[in-house]
Amino acid sequence: MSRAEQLREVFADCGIGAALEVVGERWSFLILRGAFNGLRHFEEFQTNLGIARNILSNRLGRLVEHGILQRDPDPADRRKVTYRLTEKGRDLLPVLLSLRQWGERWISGHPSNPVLVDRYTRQPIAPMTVQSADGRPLSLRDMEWVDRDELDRETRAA
Amino acid sequence: MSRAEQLREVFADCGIGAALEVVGERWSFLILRGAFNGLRHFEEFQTNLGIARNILSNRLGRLVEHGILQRDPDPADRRKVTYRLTEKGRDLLPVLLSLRQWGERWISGHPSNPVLVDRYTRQPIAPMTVQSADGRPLSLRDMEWVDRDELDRETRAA
DNA sequence: TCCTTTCAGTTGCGATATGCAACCTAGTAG
DNA sequence: CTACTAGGTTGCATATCGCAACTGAAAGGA
Repeated sequence: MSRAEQLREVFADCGIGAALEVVGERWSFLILRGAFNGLRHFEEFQTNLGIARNILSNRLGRLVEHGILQRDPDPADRRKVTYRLTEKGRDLLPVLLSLRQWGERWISGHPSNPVLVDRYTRQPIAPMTVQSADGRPLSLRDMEWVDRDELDRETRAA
Repeated sequence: MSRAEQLREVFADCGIGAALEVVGERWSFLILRGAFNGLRHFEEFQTNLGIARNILSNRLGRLVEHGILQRDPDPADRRKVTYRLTEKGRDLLPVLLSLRQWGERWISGHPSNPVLVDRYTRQPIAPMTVQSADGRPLSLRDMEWVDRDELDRETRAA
């Protein structure tokens, strides 16, 4: 197996690697953040993020290719194009929020604006945490990495 | 406030941008994944990830600079250097897991190996979800972005 | 002691990716 | 008909990346 093939294997077999192939480029997360916050048009992304136009064009194209955004021409004004999140894109919210909360806690040091709240109670959402199958919060001390086949064997043994 | 003004406000200050400055480069997440899985030494990272040595050197240095990894010479073998996660680094686990679960669901299509389990129940951890302050799972329909000052005003009014 | 191997990098160089400004085309507004 | 807008594309300079080769200090073995 060539080195390039090995490398591809690393990316392919790990969910993180697979995800990063699609959303791991420099501006992708910021574009997605924009989309979650209501940006829809090319010029909106460009002026709000300050990203170069060719890069923005490329990134939007990639995100559309990968089914994270969908691209629709505006029937009312045929110059305009609307980019909106698909379900696959919306499902990245936990990633964005985890990253945001970490940045708030460890880098910027204060909560960002705007705040994401429960629409009905008006309470800000909870911090993202790792939980057990039955919903208890877990810290790293409570967890362990186990080989999948090993775990299968344990399960069958029990 | 106009829509354009709202949007500008949205991006003035956000934890995601801050976080990406530190961990947004190409290999950073995969190096952290390795660290969470027990990789500790330069050669381990290099052979396991297939990353170029100069890039690895640069990324490790950056992560150490930002206090995400700590670098300790091994007293028993003075050639060796140990890299381990700090608390700041360990606190990135929700980000890594969200990303991994998304990649498993939408890209690779199957769970990655190894699996992170509750040490005592041997159950795999739950999917990362966005929850309300009192622990109910929330979907995007149940949430709303609110300006912080606006929310303060609401709260005082109530 | 001398020779070999290991570990953690660094260096040189070509290939990619990124950023900037200018330009382009279709469509809209007056 | 002219001006302007939305959404790009093109050319070119710079920055980052990936690979292979090299370095230097520290074991390990005969």
